[in-house]
Amino acid sequence: MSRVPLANPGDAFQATEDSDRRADRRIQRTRQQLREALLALILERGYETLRVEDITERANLGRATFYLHYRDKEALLLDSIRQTVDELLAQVSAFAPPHLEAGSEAAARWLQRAIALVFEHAAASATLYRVILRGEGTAAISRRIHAMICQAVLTYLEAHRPHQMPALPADVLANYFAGALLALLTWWLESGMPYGAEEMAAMFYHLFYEGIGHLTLPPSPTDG
Amino acid sequence: MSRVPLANPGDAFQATEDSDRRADRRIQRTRQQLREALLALILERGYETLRVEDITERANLGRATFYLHYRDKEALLLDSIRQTVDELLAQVSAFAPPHLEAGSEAAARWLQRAIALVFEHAAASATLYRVILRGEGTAAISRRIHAMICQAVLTYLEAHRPHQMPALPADVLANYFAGALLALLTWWLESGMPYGAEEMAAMFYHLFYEGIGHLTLPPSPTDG
DNA sequence: TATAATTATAGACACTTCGTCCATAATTGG
DNA sequence: CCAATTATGGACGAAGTGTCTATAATTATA
Repeated sequence: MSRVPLANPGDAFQATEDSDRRADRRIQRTRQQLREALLALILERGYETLRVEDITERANLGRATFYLHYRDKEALLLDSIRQTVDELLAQVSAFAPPHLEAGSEAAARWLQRAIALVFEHAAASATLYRVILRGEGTAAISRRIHAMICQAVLTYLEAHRPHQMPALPADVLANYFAGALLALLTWWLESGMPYGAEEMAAMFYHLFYEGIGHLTLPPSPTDG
Repeated sequence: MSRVPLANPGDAFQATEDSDRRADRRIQRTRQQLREALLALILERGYETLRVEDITERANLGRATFYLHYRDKEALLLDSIRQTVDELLAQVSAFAPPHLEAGSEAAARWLQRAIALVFEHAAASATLYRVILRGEGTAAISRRIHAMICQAVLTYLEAHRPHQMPALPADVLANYFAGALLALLTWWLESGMPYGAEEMAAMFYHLFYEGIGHLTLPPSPTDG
């Protein structure tokens, strides 16, 4: 009996240290085939009714092989997600500015660019994003993504706006932001990305910063 | 063999015509016990790992009895949801104004009141709302709720703003609105409703109409 | 290339949950 | 009180899960 370490022993979204040290090509091939099969099947038939055998069949693998790598299909899904999320986090946090004046033009431009990064990354990994945002798999997954965005907003607020928030709790703002962003992202992917990532970021940014008040008031010719 | 009609034969959220004709008290008692048991257990242990026997056990019923009323636990959940959703829809649509001037003050006040209604209704059925908004059960459920809100927004827009929307597709606006609203609703319920329903509606309405631009720009003393 | 180690595989296994069926008991509306 | 309906516990096969074993195939490396 050889010992193949399971991919997700503990919690989700934990970086696995041995992910680079896996020398054997069979392992990498097998796991990637499983991941691809899972994502494809989820988009085709949904997550819930998928059997382990469906996945291994699509991946051209024996069913027993599955359990050499993952405890169950949820572990496989979490592994797939972790990969992509780690990627995005690295990309965005590498984009963090050393110091920006609170509420400055530069900060605003940076924020809009950061949002565009999210849309761009989603486009690049559209399949996985659709799976996540559809809420397939454990309900906890999309909740965790939402929480991550909230946390990012709260951190941003603390860094860029130290003091009073007039009659608007930070939690409310963070959840509003995260909910709206994820909803736009979801719609965008599900409807075939009919606009560019930059466009989407601009629309979201505009809605978030300006609202729609001046759009609905009829005697307001100040907007194009 | 007696024939007890299943509660959700077809799609979800369909009004069951026989719901009033059910004379037998045993049926009403049984179904309500099942619904209550399900919701309580979901909040305690989550939906996915729940067995039918767990539900009937909590409801003090035999397992076979369950299948006299519902096909599976999803049908039971959908039935619970349908009840509450029907209630809300009736409440909100009864609140629809016969005619309002587009972009008028009256229309704005009506909209804010309609949003408050949603928060109030969520508070009254907090348990069920938490279950729905957590995304427990089929992923399709929360997606459908989101879609319902989007549709309502689109209908509202069509009625109240017939022509051009400058550089902002209606779909984008509707999804932004629905996502943000559901996120706020979720946070509000999960954190123990720390503000009043009217307050929440006001905050949401303000964010949606005014955005936060004037909150973050430092040299802007025009807001309190 | 040869070899030892590792991984993939098929099949069998016990186990759990599901949904159905039956005979019988209990409750209901009339 | 009675006929009709519903609830119950038990048994059943079907389906899926996760584990295990013996064997085959592949890999890394000497």
